[in-house]
Amino acid sequence: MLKNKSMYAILGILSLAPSSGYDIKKYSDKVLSGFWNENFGHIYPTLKRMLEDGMIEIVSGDKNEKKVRYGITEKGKQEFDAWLLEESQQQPVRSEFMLKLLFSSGQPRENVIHMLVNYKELHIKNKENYLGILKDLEEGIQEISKERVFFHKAILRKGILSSEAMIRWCDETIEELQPKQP
Amino acid sequence: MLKNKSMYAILGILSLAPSSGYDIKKYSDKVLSGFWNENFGHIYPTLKRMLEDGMIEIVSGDKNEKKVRYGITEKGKQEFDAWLLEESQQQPVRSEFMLKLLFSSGQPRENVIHMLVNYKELHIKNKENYLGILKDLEEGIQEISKERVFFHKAILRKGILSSEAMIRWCDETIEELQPKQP
DNA sequence: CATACAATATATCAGAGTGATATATTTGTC
DNA sequence: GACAAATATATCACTCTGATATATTGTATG
Repeated sequence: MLKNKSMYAILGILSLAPSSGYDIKKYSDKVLSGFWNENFGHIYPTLKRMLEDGMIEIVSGDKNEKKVRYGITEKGKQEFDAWLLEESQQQPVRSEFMLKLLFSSGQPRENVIHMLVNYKELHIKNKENYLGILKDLEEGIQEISKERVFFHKAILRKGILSSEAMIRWCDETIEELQPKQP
Repeated sequence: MLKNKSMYAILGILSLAPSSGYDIKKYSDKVLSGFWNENFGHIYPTLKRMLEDGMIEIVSGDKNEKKVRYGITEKGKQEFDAWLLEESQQQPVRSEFMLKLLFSSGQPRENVIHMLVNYKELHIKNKENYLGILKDLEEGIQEISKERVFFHKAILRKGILSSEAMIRWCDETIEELQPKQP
């Protein structure tokens, strides 16, 4: 059996509500973004294979509904639950920014500072984004079950703490690079 | 031109010292680990292509040296420096742990707590690892130029701050999940 | 009402990256 | 001298990414 991680993301999303490939992409961009990403080039072939394997089935809500929506099957639910209990594997990391920084000892200081300022701004935006979603969650704008709100909030809190750590690190590092004003 | 990021990592490593494919892997596991990863399945084909493109050349330190070592060429240096000035692209993220957590609302609490305890331990180990390398750097055990030490330390500091944030988040989240003792 | 533009929806492909595996040599060490 | 561990190179199936093509539906604006 192939260990296609996209399959589990898709099963998770379909366990909430039957969706089209496009819906899956939207959910992944909106809710999972920050710790997971999916793209069409992977979603559609995976859906096709999952259908063949009996993990999902085509459901039609309305009679005259045209778009294809997929729902999770009993087999799919079992597969998903088994995965939830597995030990998570560490995903490989690749930060182009960090790689550049390590090899920047020959660069002019202002270039390096510029890099760090950009990076800081990125994390400020990320943090604001997380705070916005958190606010929506707390005001109950999203239609989401109460049990799930706790986990949503936990994930957002992780993003916020992480962004704050990065902003602090940027400040520290920029400070050290700045020529001292006497 | 293909945008193979491994090429830049390899160029960076070769700009420090001529190395074999195996040396590149070792350096990447030891120094870059935490923000970058390389594997043989990518290193060897990339080296082959870089040789064809004139980015690197075969150098022989000793006369009777058997293993093939590659050095960076002038063209390779130019390519590398141009890359350093480019805006860094964001790499896609995939955290299986976070994905599981989001969909864990139906799981028993103790399972979720167990997941978080494991995750916390992972980050404690990461932090200790970074602190160890930092100590070595400060004691000057590593043979590394003074200009480069600053960047090495900055990267380690980032890892440490990041780990600390994750440890704090695990503690917070476990605390909230723990049944209150009156 | 037309027309233009954005959002919805599905699909494919080249190429980047991963992880596992095979294999052979050299170097230490008991 | 035997055996294990480290060094070294290579290949392959599979996963994942990013770009692109294409057609339809919804909606806003003159």
